Amino acid sequence: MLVLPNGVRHFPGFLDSDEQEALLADIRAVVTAAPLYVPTMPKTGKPMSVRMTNCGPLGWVTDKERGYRYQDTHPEIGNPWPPMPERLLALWEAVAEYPHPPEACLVNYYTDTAKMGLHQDRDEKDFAAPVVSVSLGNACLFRVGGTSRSAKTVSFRLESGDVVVLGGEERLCYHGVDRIYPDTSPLLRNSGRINLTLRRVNPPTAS
DNA sequence: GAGTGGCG
DNA sequence: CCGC
Repeated sequence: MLVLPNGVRHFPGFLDSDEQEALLADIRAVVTAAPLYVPTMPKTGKPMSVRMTNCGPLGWVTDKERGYRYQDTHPEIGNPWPPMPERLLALWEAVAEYPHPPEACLVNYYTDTAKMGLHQDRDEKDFAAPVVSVSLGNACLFRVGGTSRSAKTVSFRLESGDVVVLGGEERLCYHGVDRIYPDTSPLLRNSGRINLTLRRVNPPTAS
């Protein structure tokens, strides 16, 4: 495990190729049940370059009219999100250092030209839980800054099977994807990248 | 309550 | 690629 200058934890090669294939099979089943859709920006309706879906009890969605939010159904087909695959719950348990399961797994599909601007994950009510990110398929150039937009950023390459954890002081760090490196992983037949983002949305209820 | 885009 |  590597700790970057800004404190973000990076686990290179956390998943071996068999584990990546097994996880990809789980995600293919998720996408069959809950198709990828084109998210749009609040107010402007401008489409984002990534395609999205979710699994787990809650999913992160955005559209022109209602903006960024979590909801328990797919915005286009209206069905509940498919369940969180067991191996993602196990991955969370292995790296999150947090005693409650994630409620949402956002599936982002990047074509080789897709990007994600610098942003914070701040639509959750529980910032005590970390954000856990899993990379599959082509490599990307990932940028992480501090908790203000103007803080200096560091960039590094994420490969298929890598896991990144934003937790503790780094939970609200700005981050984004500047570039996909085409033809750098055979996992998706060299076509694009999948990022899985596991998040806790609500604080655990006392029980 | 806007915003994870876009440009030099 | 990174700062604005």
